[in-house]
Amino acid sequence: MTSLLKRSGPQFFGPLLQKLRSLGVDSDTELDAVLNRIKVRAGTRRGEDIVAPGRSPGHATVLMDGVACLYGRLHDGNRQIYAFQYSGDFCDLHQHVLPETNNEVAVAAITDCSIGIIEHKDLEQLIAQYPSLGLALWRASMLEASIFRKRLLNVGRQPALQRVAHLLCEQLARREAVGLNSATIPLTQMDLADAAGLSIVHINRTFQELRRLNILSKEGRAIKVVDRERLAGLASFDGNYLNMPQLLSHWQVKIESAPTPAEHRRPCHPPTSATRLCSKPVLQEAIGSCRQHR
Amino acid sequence: MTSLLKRSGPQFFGPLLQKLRSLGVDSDTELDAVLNRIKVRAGTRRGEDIVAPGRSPGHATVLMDGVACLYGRLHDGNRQIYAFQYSGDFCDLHQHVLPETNNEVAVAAITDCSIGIIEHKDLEQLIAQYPSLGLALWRASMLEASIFRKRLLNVGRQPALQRVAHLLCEQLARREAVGLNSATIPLTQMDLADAAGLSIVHINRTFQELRRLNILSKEGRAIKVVDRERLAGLASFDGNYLNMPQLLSHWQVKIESAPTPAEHRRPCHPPTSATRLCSKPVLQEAIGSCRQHR
DNA sequence: CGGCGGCTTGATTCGAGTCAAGAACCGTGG
DNA sequence: CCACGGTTCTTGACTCGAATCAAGCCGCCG
Repeated sequence: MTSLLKRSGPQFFGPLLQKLRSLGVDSDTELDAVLNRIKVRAGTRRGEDIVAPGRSPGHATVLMDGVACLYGRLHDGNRQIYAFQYSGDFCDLHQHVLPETNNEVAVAAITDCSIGIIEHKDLEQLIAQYPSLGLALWRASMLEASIFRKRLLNVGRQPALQRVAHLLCEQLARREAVGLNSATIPLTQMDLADAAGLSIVHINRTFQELRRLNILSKEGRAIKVVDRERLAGLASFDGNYLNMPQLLSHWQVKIESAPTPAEHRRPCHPPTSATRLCSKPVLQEAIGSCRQHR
Repeated sequence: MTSLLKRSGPQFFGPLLQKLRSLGVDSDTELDAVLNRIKVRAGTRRGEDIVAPGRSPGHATVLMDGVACLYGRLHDGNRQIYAFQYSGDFCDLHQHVLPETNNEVAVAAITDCSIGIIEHKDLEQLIAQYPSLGLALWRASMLEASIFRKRLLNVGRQPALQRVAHLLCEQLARREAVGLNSATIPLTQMDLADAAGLSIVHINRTFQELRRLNILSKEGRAIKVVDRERLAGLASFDGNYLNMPQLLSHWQVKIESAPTPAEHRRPCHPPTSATRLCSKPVLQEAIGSCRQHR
């Protein structure tokens, strides 16, 4: 079997290669070994499930092209999108590591998708043979987890406008990382609603606001970002959590008005109004931890 | 070095051992090797940070006793708790796997805590030597991730009452899993608020409702669950995502009124009112995917 | 042309947040 | 043993963001 690496250019395997490399798999031997185990599966079209909820079918799934989303449902059918996935992403590592647990998760195609699969036993074998591959996949999982956390922070604590703005920023950044530089994001307002934990109607109104602010394009139904700067500013977007060493420079902290001089303030700042709200004013804790050291 | 496994009974290492075993580390050799690398660190008292936000200090942290929480902050200081942690849990695996990325995450002690640490290089060495340990830790991360997802689903899509109920159920189940069988949960209303993405005031009112329903104890400030059944019912709690094979039987799906006959309904159900809301009615997609297969 | 999916709008309701006090409780120290 | 000070919990009044309900519209695809 000749080197797939050399043979079939970036067309199909490109994104996966890039992803694996960015996760720390650098030897061509390993990359080639992985590619050799990947089988192409029939594509999935927009709207269909790539990974159905329920038991794992014995293989891991890789998104080779297109956009997908990882989602779960409430008992009433209500959907929550946990994260979007792009070319090169593994769709269902959870099922590989904890096969029993995550029956309540599924992956749906948001655009038509190309899918690759790799048998779980092949994967295990590969990991056994190349420990660094195991680490890379662990990293991939962690990266996804850090997306979950970020989303949780935003859904739990941000108003609609910044929540949506952040979501859009994240998508722009991640698309860029896989070479999609168009300012247009191929999501429907419903997708956004399900990801942001908002109703469609309210997403729509939020969009109107974003358009009014000249951040989103005013014409056409597509979601087209015309002012990334302001968008990132609005969302206080810091792409650091996405762990993309590459072309990330300009996605760094762009606070508009907010303070936050150093990263996260440390305890013992100049105490101010010490009212008891949630845990909002860090001051609280700051003061607290100063005093509590007894 | 004699076997710590044999020597220092369950007092200190017990929870960690139990955790590792539940993650699939079964050989005593491996367990012993791990324990031998763990150093005891000064405890942390209620309110202090166990893991400060920012760069990793070169070691991984294990919670040996007490309750902690993994949290992040918005720029305005607003806190979101991502997950609670119990004895035996690793606090900061993220920093081990993706050291650069997750500066925006920290761990705080919710009760006084006992802490163990293990140098990153020791950990790497151990993983290299015992691949199954690497897998176990990967599993641990995934488990945490599945907690994030569940929380995201609830925060994004559930009203306060069930959100809080679910949160409480999760804590009960997880405490049980580490041998804490008391019906009392040592959290403050503020902690709950930060975890549920609600304001303290509203948490308080939700509590009043839960008490009125005779689900929470009426007297005393502590959060004491007097009717787990109803609580779980209210929350439609299914502990499956926690991956606890043990005493989990009674935490299974306990739907009160809701339908959901089989797990997650499959496509092609009897179509009903096909209005376009979010993606609420699964019917939508059901119908969709039936039709879209062209 | 018809029909459906996705986008818009307006009216209305309601859950949850904010503000502002006050009460209960707990650990501490006299 | 009690008084003090600070968290934590409660309550009430009021506001506001977001959901819901209900149409209507637009553009695409068969």
